[in-house]
Amino acid sequence: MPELPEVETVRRGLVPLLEGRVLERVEVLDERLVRPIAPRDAEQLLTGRRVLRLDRRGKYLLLVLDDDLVAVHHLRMTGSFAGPAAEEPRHVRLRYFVEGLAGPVRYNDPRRFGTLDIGSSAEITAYLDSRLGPEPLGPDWNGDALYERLRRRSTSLKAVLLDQRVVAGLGNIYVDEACFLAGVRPDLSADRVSRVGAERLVAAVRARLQEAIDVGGSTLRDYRGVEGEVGGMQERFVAYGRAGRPCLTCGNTMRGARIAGRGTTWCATCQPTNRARKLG
DNA sequence: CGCCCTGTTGGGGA
DNA sequence: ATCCCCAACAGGGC
Repeated sequence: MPELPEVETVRRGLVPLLEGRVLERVEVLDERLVRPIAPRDAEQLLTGRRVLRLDRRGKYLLLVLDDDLVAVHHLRMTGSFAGPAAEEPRHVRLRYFVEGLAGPVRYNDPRRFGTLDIGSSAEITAYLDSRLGPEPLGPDWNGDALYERLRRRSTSLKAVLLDQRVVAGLGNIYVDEACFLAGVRPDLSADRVSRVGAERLVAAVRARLQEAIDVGGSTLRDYRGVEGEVGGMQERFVAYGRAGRPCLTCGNTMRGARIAGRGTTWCATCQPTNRARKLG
């Protein structure tokens, strides 16, 4: 379930478990998890290394290890971590046996879309920089930056916001949420979003991501945090998953359609154009 | 019970 | 540049 706020929630949950500690043993249970390295080689590479710190870049989770080594997890659709105190998940793909902990930290992933890349800090930096644009909550991203990107694209606004090279960390949920908050239709051609619209979108993305981080992310279905906790964001969605239900602002029925290949929800009344939205 | 559809992501091919 | 399909599994509707 990991978009940026969920990955950030996982990162924070892992800090007390991993940061500063030595990986005494690592078990890779899924042959295809670590790419393009053989599972046994990955285990050997990681064993005995100390976790200096946990970082996040977009939706990627970084274990910065000693000896200039970085392990990068991407949770894709269904990856999650379970701490020693959490119940044993049904689809454990990797176990970190960590110095001083009662049990292993387990990586779980039913669909097996998640990935783990291991490399030097220079290799990982190059890998991430080639795929990711600025951090949405960082200083490098603003209305002008987004506007300049949008005006050169003929596809939908939604497709552009989902492009990780434009801004790193947005997924299907928060794009719909931000478009609703900004009052801009997600199916609008990107090059028709105004400068003001771009400004509003940046503010909406920031507000929505920060709110989700503050309440511990959204936990869809039976996903839980590292210690089994439930995030509070799922009950705060104003657009995502609300197709066919009344708009929380105006009461009209929310539209649902397939945009950029993804299920998309918006309110035709509150998101009519890229112009300022009337407040209710 | 089976079949069909959907899905929080990203990569590759057309 | 853009779009479609795929990876592999769970859950819901019929």
